[in-house]
Amino acid sequence: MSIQSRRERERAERHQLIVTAARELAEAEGWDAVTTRRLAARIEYSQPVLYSHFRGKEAIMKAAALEGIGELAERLRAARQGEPDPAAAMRAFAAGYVEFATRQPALYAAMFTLTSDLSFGTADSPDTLRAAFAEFTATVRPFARPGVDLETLAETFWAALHGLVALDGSHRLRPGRTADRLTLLVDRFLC
Amino acid sequence: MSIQSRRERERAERHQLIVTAARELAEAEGWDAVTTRRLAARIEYSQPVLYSHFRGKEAIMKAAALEGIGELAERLRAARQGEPDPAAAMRAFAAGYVEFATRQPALYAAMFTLTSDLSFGTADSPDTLRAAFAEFTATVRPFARPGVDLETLAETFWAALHGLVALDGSHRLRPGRTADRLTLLVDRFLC
DNA sequence: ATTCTGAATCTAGCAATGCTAGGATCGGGG
DNA sequence: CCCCGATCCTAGCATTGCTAGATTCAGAAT
Repeated sequence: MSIQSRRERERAERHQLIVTAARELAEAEGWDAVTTRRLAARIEYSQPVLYSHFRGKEAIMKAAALEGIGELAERLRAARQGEPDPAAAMRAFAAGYVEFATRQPALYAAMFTLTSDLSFGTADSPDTLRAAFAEFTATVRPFARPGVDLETLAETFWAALHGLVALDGSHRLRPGRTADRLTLLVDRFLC
Repeated sequence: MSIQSRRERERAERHQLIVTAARELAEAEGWDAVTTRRLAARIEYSQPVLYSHFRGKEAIMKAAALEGIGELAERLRAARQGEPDPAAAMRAFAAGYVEFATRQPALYAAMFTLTSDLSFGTADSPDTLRAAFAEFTATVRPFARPGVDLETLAETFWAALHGLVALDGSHRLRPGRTADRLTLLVDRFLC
């Protein structure tokens, strides 16, 4: 009992160690630099150990992405609940989203541009993803109009934010105007 | 003279052949399937020939992306000019954008999610990119309000469209509601 | 205390990738 | 008819993700 539980605990710790190391390495040098060899060296184990925890590199990225979505949801909830006024809440919400993505671009990429499955608002999603999407619907609800589906509005708002983050992060928009674009976008969803 | 020009012509044809083959292969099986070996086999040349035309695989993708941006610009211009009313033009424009991305997802990915450089509205862009971005500013101009920068508005509109396309294309939004989201988004930029 | 057992871990290797060096080949010019 | 230079291919490199087999080591049983 005791010995087996210790092993399970060590295993869980190493699982987390892998994900954390992958995130750090990706944030420092990009996901291309996260090779299984470098990752194994970083956690001071041999390569095959990774495969006793994850099916492969993609699974590691997916685990990191899921972790990131959980953290994003918490961040968004704090931003939303920090402002009593719905409009102010939405502004804080959007700013929080952009800041999260800007501060951890590699993690954000794993969450929404590199990983292919890992949905968000679909029905068969894990709880973490559902909860994250719920932050969007909650933020957007005060501005829903009759005849418009609430989830459709939330999806659209999310997509618009994601577009800003994605294009800005790949330097496709003029630098230094991120805030302008964000306020412009949010205003469009407020009116 | 004649002989050299023939060689240059053949070279240009092969250049185009490579890009076309890459696009076809990518559209059929994704960019991961576009290996230099398969691509070389497809154009019935050996691998190193690719490197006498392009610096590497990334350069080939970039060439395909640039070609795609040119085609997108033409598509957008047609959609925009096909409708005299500014609002209708914007709707057609947005629908054209989404349709282009949906019909050629791999090409779109090369244009705006995989390739990292290749900007669009920045000052030092090639003419093709500038022209494409100009389609956005032209479409959005009738709805610009005093105090809002026109290019900022265009960038934001583009980003929002891109977000819809990107998330929808990776199955992160509920299927079958693409049109709803699009009209909702465009309405926000019309009012 | 010693041997057995099974899990945990590593070494070594595979096929596939992007890319390159070197030689072969082939056509045009002398 | 021969040479020369551009063109093209064969062969190979290092690196990638991933896996099979051997090895080691901790705990159990005698």
